Amino acid sequence: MDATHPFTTAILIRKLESILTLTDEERQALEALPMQIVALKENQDIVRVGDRPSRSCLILSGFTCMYKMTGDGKRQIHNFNIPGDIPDLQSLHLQVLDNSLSTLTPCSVGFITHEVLDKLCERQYRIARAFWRETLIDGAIFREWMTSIGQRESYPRMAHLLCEMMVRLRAVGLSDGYSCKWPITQAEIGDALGITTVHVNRVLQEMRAEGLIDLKGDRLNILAWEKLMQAGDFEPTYLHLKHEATAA
Amino acid sequence: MDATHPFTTAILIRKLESILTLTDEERQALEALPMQIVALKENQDIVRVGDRPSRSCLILSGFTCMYKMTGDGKRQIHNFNIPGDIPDLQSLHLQVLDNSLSTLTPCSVGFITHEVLDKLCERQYRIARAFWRETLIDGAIFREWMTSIGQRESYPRMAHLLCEMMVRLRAVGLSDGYSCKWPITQAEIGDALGITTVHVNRVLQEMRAEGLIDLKGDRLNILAWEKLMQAGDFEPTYLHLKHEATAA
DNA sequence: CGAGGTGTTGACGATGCTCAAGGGGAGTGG
DNA sequence: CCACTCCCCTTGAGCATCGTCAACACCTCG
Repeated sequence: MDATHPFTTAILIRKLESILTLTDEERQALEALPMQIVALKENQDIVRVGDRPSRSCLILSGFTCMYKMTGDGKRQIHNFNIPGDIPDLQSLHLQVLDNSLSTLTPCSVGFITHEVLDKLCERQYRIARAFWRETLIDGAIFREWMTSIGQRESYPRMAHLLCEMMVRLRAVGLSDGYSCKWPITQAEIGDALGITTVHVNRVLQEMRAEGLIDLKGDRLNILAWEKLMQAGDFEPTYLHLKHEATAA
Repeated sequence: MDATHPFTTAILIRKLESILTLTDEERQALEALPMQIVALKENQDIVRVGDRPSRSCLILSGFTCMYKMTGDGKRQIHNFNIPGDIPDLQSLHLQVLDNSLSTLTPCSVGFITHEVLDKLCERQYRIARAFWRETLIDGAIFREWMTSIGQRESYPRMAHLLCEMMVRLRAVGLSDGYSCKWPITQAEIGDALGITTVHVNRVLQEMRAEGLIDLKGDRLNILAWEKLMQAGDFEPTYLHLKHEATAA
């Protein structure tokens, strides 16, 4: 179980190569990353607020989300994570977790110990830079979500989220044209956007009625990409992808 | 102008020591950081969306904020920055800025080139870790703000902000009991919390009426710290301060 | 076949927005 | 020194986006 899995690190390398350029040496070092691979069921916490984890979690397959509960029991989802992401990479340098990580679907994840990660970063500063950059992009995504929630009405807010997820999935090769898997429920969308399930439903109805999207089952199909981008005031710079081509 | 200023780096060291422990060697390296010191007027952009800066900006005195405009001209403020902060440290590893940085008051700032920073980080990985940690805490603050904006109503949202700023100012020694400078206008608070100026005003009135705060001129006085924390559902873990003592 | 999660729809209500007007203080210029 | 201006704060009235409550349809799975 605890071993090197070159084929599993492929998704990590693909993700990193969507945001920067790796040398052969770096690619080899990353391929050799030892991790413990675990299969998880849906709706299962991987780490929780207050934990002091000694390892971080690479998503190999499935979707997860980072979230936090308020004192009166409401949930804010901070990000949806897709294969290639390391959602709790922050815990490498922040001892106590200030948010939780949960699966949305059945997932396969690879746990990498902080010891291994930190040693690798120390020895190869360029790799530290790559991971650092990844956490900075997470930060940029948080800022953009904050902007959406704070300033955009529910319709553009929803459109923005759909655009972002599509671009990110495309960047790691998990889309088919402008179609992708969408295992996220309306309740989860609501907790991400700061609106109620009922309202999520109405907004989605409206988008469907206008022919922008086709969302049913666990499949999202964007029928009018340009229009949706415009509706969502979506501008992908903040994702800091290497090829803007991937975005457009 | 471009020289070493041990007395100016003191605020940076104080900030870093509020979130981690520095060795003598590290402290010396930081003290010797060469920077270009510049005095700025209020309401002046330091860097803007789309810029590709070759240096980052240490706040020596005054307040700044990071913000972003939406397509239809609304502004979301992502963070208020106080002395000791390096708001655009992210630009060290993200070439294109996805948000802007502006002064709120007259400021003294120190520009440190990315070349200097990056070389220092490469040579002393422990310092890289310190700066990395700092950017991770910024991320944690973004998440917390997102939670506030998405899930808390305007009254607790405001209370939360006041608590956070007080704790952060205390951590770098810029408070006097539960009293601190508050040069932030109601319009700026509104853009940070995602509510209108009018509503900010009403909420503040309410807090005054309940004897929680005394806010006038550019001075904030928290009269009932415990009550305000409770009202704001404020729990300072996410600031990752070394001494929780500083917070309580 | 029943149960539970998810999606859908309707009616009503409230938090917070819009529009509008006026007050106060600090800085500037005559 | 006073008038003027500009920015910030304040207050009122009406309104709308979105929340709450409630009910029901659909689907999967045991």
